[in-house]
Amino acid sequence: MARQKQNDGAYIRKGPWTAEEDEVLINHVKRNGPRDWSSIRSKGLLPRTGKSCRLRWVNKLRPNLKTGCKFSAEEERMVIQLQAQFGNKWAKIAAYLQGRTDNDVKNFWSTRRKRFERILQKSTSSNSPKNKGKSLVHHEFPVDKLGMVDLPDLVKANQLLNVEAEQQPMLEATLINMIPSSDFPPHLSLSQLPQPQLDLSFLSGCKEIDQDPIVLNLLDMFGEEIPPLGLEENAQGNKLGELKDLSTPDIFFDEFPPEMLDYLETLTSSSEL
DNA sequence: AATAGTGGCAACCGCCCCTAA
DNA sequence: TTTAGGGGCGGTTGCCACTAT
Repeated sequence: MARQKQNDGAYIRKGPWTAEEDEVLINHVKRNGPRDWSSIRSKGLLPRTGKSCRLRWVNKLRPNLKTGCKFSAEEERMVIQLQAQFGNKWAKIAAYLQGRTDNDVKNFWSTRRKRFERILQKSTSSNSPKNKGKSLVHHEFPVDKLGMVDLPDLVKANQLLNVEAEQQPMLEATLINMIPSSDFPPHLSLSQLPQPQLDLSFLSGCKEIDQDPIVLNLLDMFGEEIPPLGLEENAQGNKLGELKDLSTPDIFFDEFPPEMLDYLETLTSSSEL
């Protein structure tokens, strides 16, 4: 167990919480409500910082938490939709999901993101040696004379990555949905950018996969535009039409349904054989 | 059976905002 | 008006368990 001496000479305890500590914390909340976190240490109840106490309460001890319960498909879909709407505002997203904390949502998203990046890495590095180590995520996207991103060229750019033919449609879909904001010219306003939407119509002409039950199911579920939640902010929390925050390229797989992720993984892993 | 890869999770860190003095 | 402290929040890290090779 890590202990750290503070300037005032008192020790701060870090690391996993014990049942005894939890009990002290619960008693504090019973008496005072979920506030005055820093007083827990100043009164000598626990050698923990106020922040640590608050975090423990919010993430583990608070009533009605769905601790140890995996995200349902419905919850996954909600997170994806809300993340597309709010960006990485985990606390805000968690407020829509009963029994889930911002940490839960953040961890779920982080796992999903890692998985997505691994799939993309596989899909690009499994082909020609010249593409080894190239990632779709960091690819340079074509921009026209006015500095606008050229979407048809964007899709064509995918071909430079020498992806297997049967993977092209899926990867084109991901490409359009994962354009890093840092690749856009700074003067570009949001209204000029392609809005992240899951358009699966291209699948209908693809003979390799248009009979696939998973794809048919996807078309059924996501063929129509996902209804807005009645909020007017975009993924970066800006009002529509305002300049986009270019510092956080986080929207590259917005609205990418879990089923699609599963399906992509099967494609990339089968291409490795 | 051993090892590497991955997912899931808990907890800390650092930044920012708010508020009271 | 300024400033310090508390709290909220997003990012990150590290650990453990499980699974595939």
